[in-house]
Amino acid sequence: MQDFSASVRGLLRWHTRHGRSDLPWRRRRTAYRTLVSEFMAQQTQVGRVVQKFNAFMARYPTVGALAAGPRAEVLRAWRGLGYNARAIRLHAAATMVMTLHRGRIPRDARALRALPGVGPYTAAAIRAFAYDLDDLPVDVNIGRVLHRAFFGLEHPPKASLAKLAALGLQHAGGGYRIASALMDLGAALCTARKPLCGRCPLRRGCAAAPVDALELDALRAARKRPAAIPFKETARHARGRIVDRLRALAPRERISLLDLHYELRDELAQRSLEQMRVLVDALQRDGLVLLQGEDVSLP
DNA sequence: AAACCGGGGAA
DNA sequence: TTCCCAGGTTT
Repeated sequence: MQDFSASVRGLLRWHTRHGRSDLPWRRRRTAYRTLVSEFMAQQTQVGRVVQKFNAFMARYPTVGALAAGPRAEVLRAWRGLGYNARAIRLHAAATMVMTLHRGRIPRDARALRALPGVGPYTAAAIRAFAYDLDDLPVDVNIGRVLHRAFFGLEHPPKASLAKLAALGLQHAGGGYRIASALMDLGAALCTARKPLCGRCPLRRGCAAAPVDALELDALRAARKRPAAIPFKETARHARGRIVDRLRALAPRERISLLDLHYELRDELAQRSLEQMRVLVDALQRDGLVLLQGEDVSLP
């Protein structure tokens, strides 16, 4: 794409009509709300985050309230979102904001990156969305849009995320609006499977348009994929089931490893008690469970 | 660079 | 069933 800046005008026009302006963290935009929404949305589809977000904000309205909340309760509030380590990191980040930054979520990229769970994407997202700085958070959507526009179909990728961010920013200017617009475009039109190039404001000059869905499928199928073992048999699934059982405990209540193993026998795919203990040990190292003697609880 | 970290919804 | 998703951390 040679003339991205000319297309940006059309992109913004499209965004005014079709953007997701109803998202709760866009309706009322604060740094804290941005922080929480970004943690929740890491590898999780936005539509499923919305309800969880509202409940979470009602319970933890400020970064101070979140920092003050017991970790086990934050883990409970995280139920249904998956990637439980994110809840631990969010809580730790809130604590760090209170102790190191007087309760103010930093604008500085380095300070943001120093928070647990904040990488290049989330730091840029907070800077762009919360502070309207000229930074581009390249998520899977924006990465796909820019890659297609400048390089063509994304399989195999021809540019790094950092390079795509630089290309997008070179012509963009204005953090919040351009990032939201590119993101929404990736979610609504420039989708992974069936792009709707006919409606796309960037189609003129796009290196990929019009995308042939069959060609896209063929390219994806050509990718090597790891051997498919049933998800129910993965350690990931078992870990999730263990943490979820512990969520059902009352505060400070514990359950013995023996009872836990018995109750979860159908969810653990024939794992022995000793194999389950290995999983619990790993969960403890990750800060997701607390093992005291033979009794387990949330940390 | 590759592996690991969950779960739900859509195709 | 498989694919996909507002990524980050560890090895």
